Amino acid sequence: MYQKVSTSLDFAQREQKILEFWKQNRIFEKSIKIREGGPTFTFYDGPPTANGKPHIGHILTRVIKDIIPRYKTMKGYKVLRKAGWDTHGLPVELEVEKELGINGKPEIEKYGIEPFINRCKQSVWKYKQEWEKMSERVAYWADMENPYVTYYNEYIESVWWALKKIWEKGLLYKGHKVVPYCPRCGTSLSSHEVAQGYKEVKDPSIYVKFKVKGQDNTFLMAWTTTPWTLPSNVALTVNGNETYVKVKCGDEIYILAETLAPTVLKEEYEVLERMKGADLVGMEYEPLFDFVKVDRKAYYVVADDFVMLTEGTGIVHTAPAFGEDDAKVGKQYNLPFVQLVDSEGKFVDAVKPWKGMFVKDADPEIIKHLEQRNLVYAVMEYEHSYPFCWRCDTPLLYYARDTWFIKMTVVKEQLLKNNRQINWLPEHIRDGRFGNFLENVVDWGLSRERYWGTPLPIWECECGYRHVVGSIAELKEMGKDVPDDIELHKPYIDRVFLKCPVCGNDRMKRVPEVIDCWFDSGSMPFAQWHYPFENQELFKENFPADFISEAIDQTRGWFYTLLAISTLLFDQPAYKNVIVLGLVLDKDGQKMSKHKGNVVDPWVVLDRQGADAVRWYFYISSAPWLPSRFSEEAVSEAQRKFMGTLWNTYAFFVLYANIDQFDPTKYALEYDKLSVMDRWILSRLHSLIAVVDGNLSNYRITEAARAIQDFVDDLSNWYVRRSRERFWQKGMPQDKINAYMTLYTVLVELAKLAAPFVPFITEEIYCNLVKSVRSDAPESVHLCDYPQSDPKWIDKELEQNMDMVLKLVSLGRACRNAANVKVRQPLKALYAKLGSSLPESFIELVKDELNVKEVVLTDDIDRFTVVTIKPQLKTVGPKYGKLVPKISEALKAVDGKKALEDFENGRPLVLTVDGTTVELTRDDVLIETGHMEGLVVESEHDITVALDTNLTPELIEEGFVREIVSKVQNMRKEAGFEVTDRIVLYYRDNDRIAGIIERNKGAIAEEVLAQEILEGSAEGYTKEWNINDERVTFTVVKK
RNA sequence: GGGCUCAUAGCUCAGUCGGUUAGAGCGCACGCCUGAUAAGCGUGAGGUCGGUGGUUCGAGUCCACUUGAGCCCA
Repeated sequence: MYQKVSTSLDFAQREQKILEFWKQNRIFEKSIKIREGGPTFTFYDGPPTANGKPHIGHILTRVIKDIIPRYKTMKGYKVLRKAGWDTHGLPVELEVEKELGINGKPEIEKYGIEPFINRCKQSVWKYKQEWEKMSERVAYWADMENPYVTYYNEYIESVWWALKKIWEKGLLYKGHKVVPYCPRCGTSLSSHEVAQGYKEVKDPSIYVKFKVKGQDNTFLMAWTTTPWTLPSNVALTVNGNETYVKVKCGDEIYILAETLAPTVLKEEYEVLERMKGADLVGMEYEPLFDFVKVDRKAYYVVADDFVMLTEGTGIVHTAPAFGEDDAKVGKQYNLPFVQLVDSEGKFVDAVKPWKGMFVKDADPEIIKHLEQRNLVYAVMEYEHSYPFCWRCDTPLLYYARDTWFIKMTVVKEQLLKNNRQINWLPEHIRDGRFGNFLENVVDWGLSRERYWGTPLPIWECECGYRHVVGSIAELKEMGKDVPDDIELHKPYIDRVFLKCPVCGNDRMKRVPEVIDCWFDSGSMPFAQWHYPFENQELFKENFPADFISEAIDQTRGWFYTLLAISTLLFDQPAYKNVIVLGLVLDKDGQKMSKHKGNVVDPWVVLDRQGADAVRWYFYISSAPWLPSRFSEEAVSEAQRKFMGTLWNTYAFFVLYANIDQFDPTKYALEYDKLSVMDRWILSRLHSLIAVVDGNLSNYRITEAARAIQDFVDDLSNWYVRRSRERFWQKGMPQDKINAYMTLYTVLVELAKLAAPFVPFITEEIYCNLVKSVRSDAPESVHLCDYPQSDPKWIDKELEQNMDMVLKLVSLGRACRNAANVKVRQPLKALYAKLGSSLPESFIELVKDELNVKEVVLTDDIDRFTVVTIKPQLKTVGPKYGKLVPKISEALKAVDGKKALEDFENGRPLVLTVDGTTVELTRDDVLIETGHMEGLVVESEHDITVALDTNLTPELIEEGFVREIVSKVQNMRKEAGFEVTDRIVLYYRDNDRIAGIIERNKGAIAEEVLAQEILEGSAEGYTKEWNINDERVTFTVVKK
């Protein structure tokens, strides 16, 4: 029949076999194939970079990504899942530089670009296997055999197509961008690199006096920590909303922010005038230097909100070539662009006194020079953190470089509009972090002065004409001698010269830059299919994505670039639903990092607890967008709690089904024949299916997982526990069939329901329970249809009644605990007040579970309770407002039982509180019952139970019988007998026990499968017991 | 410095529309059960719901401020 099920909790080992099964039978491929013709559900896989090892956070990403497509597949959708690799970019170059032991652009050029990019190409795959192994192990199902790779020609060609489209819309332009720049390495640095190199340093900071034109002895006071940018000054910026003052200080008059004047000015001063920053705008001043002649209006006051009054003077020296804020204001006011520093960080010739000098070294000279001209108010040291090149320790310069931009500012409204169509989980990202980012969108600095990336397909002619190439065909058409197998990378592509369609010159040259690799990954919706050159239908069918998911750090990364590019090209979002994942922290809530040594190796848990356990942990622990604290213990707990329980239940079924050779195909579930327990668990099952399905379809994974876990707990610890005896009945009566069929049905449906969450354990359960008896069933649980909730099976009233049973049982146990009477001792009666009725069949359950002879439902609570009356705040609150606390107080003095009687007879309760007459009806009060003396009473909300603990000789004897049976059963187990073995039982050394056994021989013999029960002893398993203070010796002998 | 998020039992987390006694799991203590057994169940102790102020008859829940933590950006 079924394969024997080991009760061992070594799931990891069993998972290996399932992996093998999937691989050999190509289950993943089949899961897509069988949905051919079904509706399309599109998932985009954000490409990981394969030149770093996967860590535990990536497992979270993978398991969240995996569950939704699995679910949708079982719901009948065709879900293509192309894996991808992000392969371009600076990190790859840096990795190769490290391998080669070289440093910086000049050394790369010396090494040779061609061999260099070849090394890059290899380096990208360094951890590919590691990634594939991890993905496979956690059952991340994606097409890894035909992944998209961002460095392949086809991919790049699609990216070129996109860039050309953007160019044709007039949205691609060349401008300046202020970037952190290392003058020694000759390269700009990414923000990530900059963040690595901050150091606390002391820089000179000076208050500089800018002489106001046409006003004697009047100066605008500005503050700067980079004196070397002063020669490039073109304006001063104030905050238009702040208050500024003109003050007299000695012989001179200064203008600065009012609140900062006391800190800046050392001497006494007199305020001459007060004005808003806005009033200063347009005021002209004399430039500090005359190294350049500007071609536009300059040297006047402008205003912008970035100016803050936390330090300095409220007047900011502005040099558009050397600061992002400066550049922004420069653009806004059309200020001239003065750049007096060359690419090595040295002053250009025009700056005669300091030409050729490294700018930072020139700082003291500049200060001295200005001091001599009496243009410095004060010099100080300023301690701050300043970025240095992480490679060579040179201070970085914020420095404007030629950069190609995409005019994102032009499409801002579309971005916002498209963003509103996206369902963000959690919701706040949409208007919060992401929405804010879009509100402040800036043009996309697209170009990188590097080597390993998609080449920017712009060719320039000496005549000034620029051409953007959008395909390989176009390249071949316009270029001469383009090799047939041209690789779209530096340096090959730079050898291609185009013929200029304007002037006929055939030396059009490509610009040297490559593009931001984020543009690559944002292009994946079409580039993964080599659209529009191939797969036009496929693309249209799979755009936009229904679902994507990545970690929160992708807000400005992939989430943005996908939306940006799809907005530019198609004016719609690239994805409809997105789950934003939180960070995975260590168990103390610390970020995992190499130097802290707290990085969890995914393989430790995958090998020990297994993939299902890790998956379940991530689903159940908390909402995926909250940062989660990961620890091995937490995974073990998830494993024990959920998988252990499910597995035990399944093992229980198989154990008995095998004994009985139970074949579910020979029977049917017939509702009319089922017991209350069966109907209940089936109702619970169908309610559960509705909850899980509803939650998953709304991407509420945690809620769905928690519902499943609760169900499994109910199944094991109530349904199975209560039903155990039904499986031990002789033969195959209807009640046993019902029990088998019910548990079988529940387990099979549960396996399907949980399959997207824990694909291994559910596969194993499914295969053993279904495939072994039905040869025509789908060969894998993952090829099944997702269960559907059938309202026919749902009986809410039944579920409520069972909830009541569970509450009564829990209260009854509490009573027993309080009275210190164990469950094996039968008791006479339990009195219960429910406030509602409970059908007899449910009462039977309570009786049996609590081992009491009768359960008496009674509203006649007088017998064992006191009644207190409290106000129903919902109704009394609005009516009497502030009087409520006093009404509560007054009600304490009311005789509850009498009030109840009055309510019965339709009389309201009338009180006088603070001189006001308060009239309360039955609906205005809550009636609670308190303890009574004599019986053991427990209550919870409006349910009260009282347990009668008085014992009669009959009850005591019955308790002894149960004890004896229990001890003998224990001995059978300890002696290693099979469940079905027959025995002979011997007893000796206790007359009282002997009497009890003699009087109850039949019942005991039946329970413990004894052929005979004899006084005395024999060769066999013998043990002495203390039963309720009676010493007795038993021997069991197998027959 | 700006933006966003979070803060509830020793730990990990629920907490619906503002409503009466704020829940669960783990851990701890005590007990129970035992033909699922290297499991399972129950009970108990454990809470200033980060703090202050406000709105309200009533605030864990709404508002303002504040403290701390995390993330993103500068």
